[in-house]
Amino acid sequence: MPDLNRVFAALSDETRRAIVARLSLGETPLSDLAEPFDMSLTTVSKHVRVLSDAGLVSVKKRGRTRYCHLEAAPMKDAVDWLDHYRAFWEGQLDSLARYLNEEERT
Amino acid sequence: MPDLNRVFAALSDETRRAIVARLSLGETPLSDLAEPFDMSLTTVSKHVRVLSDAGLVSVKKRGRTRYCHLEAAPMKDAVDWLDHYRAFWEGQLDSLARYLNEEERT
DNA sequence: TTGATACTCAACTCATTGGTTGATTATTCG
DNA sequence: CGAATAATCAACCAATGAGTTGAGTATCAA
Repeated sequence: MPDLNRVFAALSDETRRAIVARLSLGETPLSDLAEPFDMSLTTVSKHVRVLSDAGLVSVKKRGRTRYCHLEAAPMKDAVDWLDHYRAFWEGQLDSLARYLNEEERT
Repeated sequence: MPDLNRVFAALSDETRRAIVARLSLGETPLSDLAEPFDMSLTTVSKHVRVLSDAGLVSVKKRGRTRYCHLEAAPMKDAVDWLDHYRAFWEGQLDSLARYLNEEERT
């Protein structure tokens, strides 16, 4: 249950979403990941830890380098949750509900 | 600033996801929303504000009652973002990428 | 008008988050 | 060996988040 919390929280930061996007291009050393950002390696390392705590990233050490991998599976859980409301944002159910509510009120 | 940050952050809390679920059943007064939770009305009101700042909930006052509505549209943006990684969690691309990376290394 | 209901606002905790720096540990390279 | 590279750890800071209480406002109902 708090898994979803961590996944959504992990994705609620621009930097972390950029990291995910970058990792979708393939395995990346932490230092390469950090390079485009205007922040310290330590900070990027913390962001990666947040992602890895959420299960979105895995890290393997080879030599002195930590290689980061995207593990997108937990995103499926997020989409599964969101999909319950798909009908609402697609515009049918909410207008129906509103119609019913209006009727009820009059 | 970016809406996605607020949407993901809003959904990263169990209480707020429960509020969204409840609102999918229809318009609900704030006090009814608060009732099932073991927390003060003020706190629930704050959660609703977080949701409404993210565009996920709208509130209309009629008399002394605030009626809350689900506005799921912003969830579409979240799903659209997540969908970029669908291929990864569906298991094709990541294994391909791993294979290519392994090849490259040898 | 008086009192209950449905809230909001302000002020305050306490924990977490995003960021820093400085020191330390591994590892590779010359 | 010694120096550079990759990364972590520890300590700290400022801002935010989730929660509280107490007081105030608006509305309805008797």
